[in-house]
Amino acid sequence: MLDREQVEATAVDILTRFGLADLSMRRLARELDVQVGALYWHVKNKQELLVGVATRLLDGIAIPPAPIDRDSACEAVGELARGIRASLVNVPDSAEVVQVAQSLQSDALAPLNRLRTSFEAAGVENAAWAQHLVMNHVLGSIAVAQESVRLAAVDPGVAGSPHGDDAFEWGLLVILHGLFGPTAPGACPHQGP
Amino acid sequence: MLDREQVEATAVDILTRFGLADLSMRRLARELDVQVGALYWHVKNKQELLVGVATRLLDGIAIPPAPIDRDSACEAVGELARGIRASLVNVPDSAEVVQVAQSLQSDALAPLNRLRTSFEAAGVENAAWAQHLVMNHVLGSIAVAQESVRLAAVDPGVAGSPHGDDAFEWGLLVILHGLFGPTAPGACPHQGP
DNA sequence: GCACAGTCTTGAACGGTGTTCAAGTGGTGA
DNA sequence: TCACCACTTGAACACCGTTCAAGACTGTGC
Repeated sequence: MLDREQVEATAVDILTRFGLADLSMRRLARELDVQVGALYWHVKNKQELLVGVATRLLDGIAIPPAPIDRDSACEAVGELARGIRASLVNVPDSAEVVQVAQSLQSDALAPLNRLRTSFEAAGVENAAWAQHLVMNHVLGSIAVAQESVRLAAVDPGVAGSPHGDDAFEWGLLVILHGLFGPTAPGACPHQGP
Repeated sequence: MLDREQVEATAVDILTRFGLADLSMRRLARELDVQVGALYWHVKNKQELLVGVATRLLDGIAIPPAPIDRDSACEAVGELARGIRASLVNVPDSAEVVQVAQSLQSDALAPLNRLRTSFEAAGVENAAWAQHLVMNHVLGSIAVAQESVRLAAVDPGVAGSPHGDDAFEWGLLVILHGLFGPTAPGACPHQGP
């Protein structure tokens, strides 16, 4: 008998092996030896299924201990960001899936909330904004890395960056530096017009 | 007679008024009083059309003068980022469209390249990474802002942020600070494991 | 043992999508 | 007038997400 567990697990499997374009309800049904309609007994629609997929992708992340000061918060944020990235970078189109899930049900993805609470614990004034700032970098850089992989697969002539790992880490440090580094009253950032 | 100019212009119009979900080849053909097949004489496929749409969306941006030092480069980057955002924020799903165009043909979008050359002029060691860092923030925060608008349209009970303008500006300053601010040898950012 | 209720599954359909292509139209130069 | 070229049509192909009446299967109460 079918079961939501199986449906979501198989969806994760298809996504991991073939990417989002191949994750159709029909393909999923075929993989489960079942008719399409059967899926809709266990899942309201495809969007809800993707929320489940995103949740599973982010499931195994080590949640760092609750930070107690600015410094440990900075470390927790970095660790979380690296963990989220590590869980997603090898799954094609995972960034899109997580983005959809995040926008559809922003509270379903635990590690993302932990990111926000870490900022709050550090006394960052705009924790929600900081959460999105970091997540946009994590998801954006994954998308960029995976796109270059796709291009390299089509035309092996162009030498894409190995994993985009360095670009991610560099950007993460820039953001952390901007967030937690010393305030510099005379530095460039002027208020916009 | 039909013409690529018209096709792209009408596509921009549909996107602006109704969003990406309504921008189908059939809908576009209907709007132009033409059969679907006719579109494919002027446009190779939908992806190529979207590149054209993205190019048009980013067409009117004021390109700041070429920076000569670190400080003017920082200002140029900020101005570019604000200009790109301003061109896109009122067009639904424009972030997705630009992301597709960027990944499909990364040299077609002039303002994005100018972002990179500004970093190069400033002596930033990883100009391409910096370009993506800023673009991920610009596009990401637009997507977040538009998603909250969509939610507010469905359920007016939740009070979304007015425009997401503040969140964008705040994040931009954080990034610029991280990029151009004074290096702080003792600050948090540790190298990852 | 039997009928009923609930839990699934089927099979088919609906209206949509991007894309292709032989055939047809219309105008222009020879 | 005829051939050529630029362009358009109309129909089809193979997909997509979603719905739903009709069956199948399972367990419960009588």
